[in-house]
Amino acid sequence: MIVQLWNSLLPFAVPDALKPRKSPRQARSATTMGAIFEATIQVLLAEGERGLTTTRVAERAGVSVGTMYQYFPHKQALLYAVLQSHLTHVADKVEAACQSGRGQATSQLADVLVGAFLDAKVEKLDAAKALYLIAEDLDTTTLFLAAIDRNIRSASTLFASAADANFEDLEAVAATVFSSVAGSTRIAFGRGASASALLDLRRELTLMCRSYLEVRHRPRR
Amino acid sequence: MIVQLWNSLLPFAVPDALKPRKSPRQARSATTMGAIFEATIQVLLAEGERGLTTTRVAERAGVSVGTMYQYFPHKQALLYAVLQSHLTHVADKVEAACQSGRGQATSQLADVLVGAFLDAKVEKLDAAKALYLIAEDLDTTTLFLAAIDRNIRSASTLFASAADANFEDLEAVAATVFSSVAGSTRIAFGRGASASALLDLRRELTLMCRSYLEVRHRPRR
DNA sequence: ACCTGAACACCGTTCAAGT
DNA sequence: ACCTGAACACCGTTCAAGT
Repeated sequence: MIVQLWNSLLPFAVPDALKPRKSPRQARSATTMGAIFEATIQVLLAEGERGLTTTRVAERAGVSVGTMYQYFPHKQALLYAVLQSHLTHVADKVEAACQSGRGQATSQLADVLVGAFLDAKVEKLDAAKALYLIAEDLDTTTLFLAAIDRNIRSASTLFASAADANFEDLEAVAATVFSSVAGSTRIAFGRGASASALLDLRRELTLMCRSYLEVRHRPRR
Repeated sequence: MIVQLWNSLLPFAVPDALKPRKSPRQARSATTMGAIFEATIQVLLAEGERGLTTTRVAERAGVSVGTMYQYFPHKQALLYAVLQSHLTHVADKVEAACQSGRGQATSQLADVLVGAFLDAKVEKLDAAKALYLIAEDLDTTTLFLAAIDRNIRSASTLFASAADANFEDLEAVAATVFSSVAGSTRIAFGRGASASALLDLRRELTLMCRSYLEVRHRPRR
């Protein structure tokens, strides 16, 4: 049944190389694993990704490095498991919300979806913040954000110049549009960014941004 | 004037620790730096982030490790500079498009913006693909994508059940919505994800998704 | 049977020696 | 003046020895 508990963290296909070395068979093992998970999050928040060494995690969890390597074949597998646990939590909440929201009017669908996703993130905010450090190097993130900010400023100027409308909260509108564009592009690159995928992306993003801008603008008198 | 060339890659504020150690003063230096940039991209594409070692980049660029360290104080600064060069290229194109698109009708704004951004990415596709490897670990990305796919499936089911409409291309609509939601959330976490920022995000994302769903659906007869 | 931690391989970074 | 690459520190990972 503790094996059960572990398996509930594994709803996605896990590459063999990243599988945990053994499932916990004794209650003590499960406790140890919990301690390792918690230690990983705490070390990440305190020291950043670069300070996340196997020795430090083991020390904070109160076990030896060797013991950690009995559960996880390498550091990557540990990070993978911790990240997976969080993503699964969020996906569970989204799934549940989508099920209980069935049959609602189209105008309500966005609320159901966006709400469930963000609620789940906020509910485990510590984990969410720590885990984003796994994927995003801090220096690199700074650079990305600076680039996005610059793009948002470009977009603001463009929106301010619209022939037929003005926007109430220009910065916010530009930020929303550009975050979506840049964010989903990044995901598309995660998928390999084939030429046709990029074309699809462009068509749908354009539609989405256009409809949003039309809702958000005030026609000029 | 070659200093000029280098500075054109630096439109963002660069943390001191990440500054290149010296600007190239001789033509040969600029060539060497170009070779290092190109070598970095090629090694990244061929070996992945984990295979990107200073020795390998130096070897491929035809210089010694020591020489590389004359230009960049550490590996991170090299990655930073290469990434910056690409992001600057994209932001330049977006800025130009936003300027030349001034005064157009609101319905055209999304095309200008999305088009310029994606065109710039495609124009330097090799660099774009290589550089996303800097920020995104491949194993981790797989996990994120699996989670997003699961969320997209949840959303598809929800959308299919809408009381008042049906959707032509359910999967694509769900994918667009969820990529935007997950992508811009990730960016928000990059900014620190304060409580109020998350509230703003939710409000605007909801609006954006709702307007998109309304454009994309066919009312039931 | 399970845990420990010194030992090993490898990578980022330096700096004495070479030209 | 500038380049080289052996040498050093440190981290991930292993495995002989201990309980």
